[in-house]
Amino acid sequence: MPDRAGRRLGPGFFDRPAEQLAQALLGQRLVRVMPDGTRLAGLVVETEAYLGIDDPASHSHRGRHTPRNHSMYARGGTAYVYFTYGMHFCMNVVASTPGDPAAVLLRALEPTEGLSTMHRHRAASRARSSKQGNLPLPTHLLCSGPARLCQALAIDRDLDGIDLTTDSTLFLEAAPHVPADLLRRGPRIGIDAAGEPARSWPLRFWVDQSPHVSRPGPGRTPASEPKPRRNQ
DNA sequence: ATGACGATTTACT
DNA sequence: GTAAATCGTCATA
Repeated sequence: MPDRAGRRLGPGFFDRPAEQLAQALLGQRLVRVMPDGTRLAGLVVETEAYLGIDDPASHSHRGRHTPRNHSMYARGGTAYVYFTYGMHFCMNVVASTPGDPAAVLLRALEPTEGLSTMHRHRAASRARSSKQGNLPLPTHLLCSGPARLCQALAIDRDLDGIDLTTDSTLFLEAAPHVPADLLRRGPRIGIDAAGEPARSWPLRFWVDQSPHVSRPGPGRTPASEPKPRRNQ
């Protein structure tokens, strides 16, 4: 048995509609290799599909094509990293074929490798905008959000447009499938301004009961703290 | 040149 | 639950 390095996901994996890719990415391993060789990795536990031209919530709605979202138009397997709220980065995996600006937002990871470095990265980021940046952070808050995981893995705009199928610093590896009965889907987060019906499209996907998702599933009670019930 | 706005996170009431 | 932080980007002029 060789080592921990898994099989890299190739171009064929990404060449499909964003809605399918978002589900297929659950359970796969995102790997970040730092300049000093440190390997950071986590399993994808939450994604969102952005459908492109016909999706009011997408940066490429109605064919919008600007310097910022240029990489959405590249081929499947390209990274689309953008800057928002004056302080955060978010990472997408481009789906489909060249010219079709569909993408999948990575919303949360279960960290598996390089946790101490991730803690350092998160603490450094928090220290800038918060006075409590040096307080210890529970593991389930390391990568449980699109901007948090970018902080933890040191993903910024320098990585925008890279080819995840060939790059040596940021890529995806195949990992064991998530059991089908743990797959969940529901409306996307933070896109209310897109209005109906897009606001309600069930294009968010996550692994049920994972403590690393950015938010618990709608209408579902977290296993860690069941709601009090009479007669039980 | 200007103004409005975030695919968020964090702290606080 | 609400609100602040913080600035690149884009549409408008």
